[in-house]
Amino acid sequence: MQKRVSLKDIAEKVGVSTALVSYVLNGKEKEARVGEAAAKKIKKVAAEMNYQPNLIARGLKFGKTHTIGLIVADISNPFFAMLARIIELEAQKRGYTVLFGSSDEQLEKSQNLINTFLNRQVDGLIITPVAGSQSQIEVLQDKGVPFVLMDRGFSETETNMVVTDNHDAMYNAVQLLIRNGYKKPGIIAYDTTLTHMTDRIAGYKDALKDSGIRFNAKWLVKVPYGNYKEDVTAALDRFLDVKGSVVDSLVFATNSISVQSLKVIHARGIKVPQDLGVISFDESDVFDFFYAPITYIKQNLQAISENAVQLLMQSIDARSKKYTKVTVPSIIIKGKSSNRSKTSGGG
Amino acid sequence: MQKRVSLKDIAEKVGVSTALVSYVLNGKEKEARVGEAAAKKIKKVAAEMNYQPNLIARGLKFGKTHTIGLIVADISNPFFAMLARIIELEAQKRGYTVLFGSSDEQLEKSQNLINTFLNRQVDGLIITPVAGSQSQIEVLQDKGVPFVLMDRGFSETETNMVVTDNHDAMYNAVQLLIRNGYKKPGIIAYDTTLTHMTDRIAGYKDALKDSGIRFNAKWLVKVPYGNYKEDVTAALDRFLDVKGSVVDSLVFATNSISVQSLKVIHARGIKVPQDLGVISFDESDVFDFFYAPITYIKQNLQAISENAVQLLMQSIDARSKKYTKVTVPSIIIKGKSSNRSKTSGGG
DNA sequence: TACATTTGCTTAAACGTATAAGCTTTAGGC
DNA sequence: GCCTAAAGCTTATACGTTTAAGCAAATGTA
Repeated sequence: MQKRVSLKDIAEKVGVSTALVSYVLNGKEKEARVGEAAAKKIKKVAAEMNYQPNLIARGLKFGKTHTIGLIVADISNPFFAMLARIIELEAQKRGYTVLFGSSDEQLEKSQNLINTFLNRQVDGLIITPVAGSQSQIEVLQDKGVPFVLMDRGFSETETNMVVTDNHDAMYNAVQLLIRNGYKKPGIIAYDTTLTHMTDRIAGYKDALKDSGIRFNAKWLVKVPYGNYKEDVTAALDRFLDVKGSVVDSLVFATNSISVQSLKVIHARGIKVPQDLGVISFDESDVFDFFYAPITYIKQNLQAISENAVQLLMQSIDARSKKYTKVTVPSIIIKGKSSNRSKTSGGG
Repeated sequence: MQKRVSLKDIAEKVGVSTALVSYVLNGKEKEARVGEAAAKKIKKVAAEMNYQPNLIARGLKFGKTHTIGLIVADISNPFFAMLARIIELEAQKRGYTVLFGSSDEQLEKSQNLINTFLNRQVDGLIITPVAGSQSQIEVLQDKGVPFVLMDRGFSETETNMVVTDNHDAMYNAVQLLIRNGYKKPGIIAYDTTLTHMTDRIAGYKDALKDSGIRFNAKWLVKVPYGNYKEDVTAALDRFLDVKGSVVDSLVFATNSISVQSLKVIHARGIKVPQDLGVISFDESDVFDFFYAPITYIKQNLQAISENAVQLLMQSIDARSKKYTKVTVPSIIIKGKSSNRSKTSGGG
């Protein structure tokens, strides 16, 4: 790699000190009382030599790198890919660059990424925490590292956090099923204590309660993330195998669960929405191809990303110990999978 | 943020100079003839204080940041998301961290990202170049910046490059259609001079030629990326509207074109593979839900990513002006969309 | 003329790290 | 006891940047 031109190179060429060059190129000519002639020449030479400041050196000097670390749980999930894209954009708008990593829902990778990013002196972190990473996050709090949790959090620990209103979203979805005549709505979720899941499950239960439907433990299946495809398949078979199914409708707590479930439903020839009502949390391209377009909860990715970056910037600037939780509303996109009666406009 | 502990902090606590601390923590005790007692104490204190080296300072010192910049064309495309994930993993294995950006197929964003990354002193770049970015890439060559183009390149400029064998892949796909009895295979591709497209189109044409089928200009549609959904829809309507369609089978040159096309085909009620044979370049989750599982060309993402990182590392280390082109083979996953006769095992 | 002020620049120090070179102190040889 | 060598440490310098402080010359004031 060609040697980059430094202040020193310019200084030598013009015949002044590096200090003068720095003053001029930072627009501090007046404060530093730089002569007009010198300023002009410095600017000219800098432009000719195509000077670009070394941000690493600046970072060292100021203890601020204008870099943020983004750790998503799984970049191959379009949900996180979209978030990553928007966050990178929002960060760039504010003069920040994104160091990127995918924890793949693994504790160890998460810790590695946090360490790496901190050693690289990121100014802050945006993290979708993985199950069991609470202690990792608490270390960050102790160190006073600015960070924002995104998409999910921990119920016991207060942190900066930007999440969808998961309870509300799920509550509305289940209520919709019930309004449309389903009496036994089930749910397939991940088995984790992270708030996005617990909130969704709570929303599910509250919707039942407020509709006067007594919750049946068989309606709720929690699958571990590690082996979810097999487990989701097994769960569905238990739900639906027998005549007189356990449930008459299902909400899938994430898009990955949805896609896997729909594959099984498709393969088993189960009729949606007649034999089974369906609503998904998050969307997927596949929904359009299901014979009954899938009703789904659409999170506001733009708002989540913007708020996460915004909050992180505040946290970086303010250095306060106050934590803010931002809850972003979502909407339900009504397909045909959640309504048996074709006449009703209820979705 | 709490002040991080530096060599100086350890030195003061132990009562030695920073130099000694540096020697010890870098395992240079022997070369530097550090006393046993001092070494032991330094190690102990460093551990106690949880010393982590400041990689920014190291970067400045060595002119090497162990950071690479990754610029993908569109992170919201699962194809690139998967690549990003693997590249991040491979880079990490080699002690590198990834600065990440999505150019969203925009020239200006691409240039911005390149500039930002260079100013941040990345050691090298992995880029999926966007249309028209040739001059941006040539500037990198002039500057001697190590980089690797991935997924696509420029036919006129020789660079480091890791791509699928696009010609071969498309050639085989079209030959498969022809072997399965299709006489008029069409193709929908993006309108660009980037090699991934030109190679695929060339492969398509060569497959026709070698099968004794005369290419018909109406069979090839190139849509601009900017407005592809509408244009793909329009193209399909032209292909299929009339009785006695222009084509009897189609190859889609990317997964985005595929998904959009399948939506239209689905909506129009066109029968695949009877009325229309279909093969896609790249895969998508949606393929499983199409009533006839889609035959597709599966690129070897792992190999592409590994080679890209590998080649970049070589380029960073070697500093030579030689350029290497790596071509990665792909395979065809045979679904039911490319074969009318259900008895044949030909896929 | 003498002094104060302004102008226009340079020097020095700092961020955290690495390392060549130099300086003491101790040990060894005679 | 003297010199050499080795051992064990420190000092100095550098990476590229920023900025306070300082210095010399020019200008202004009385």
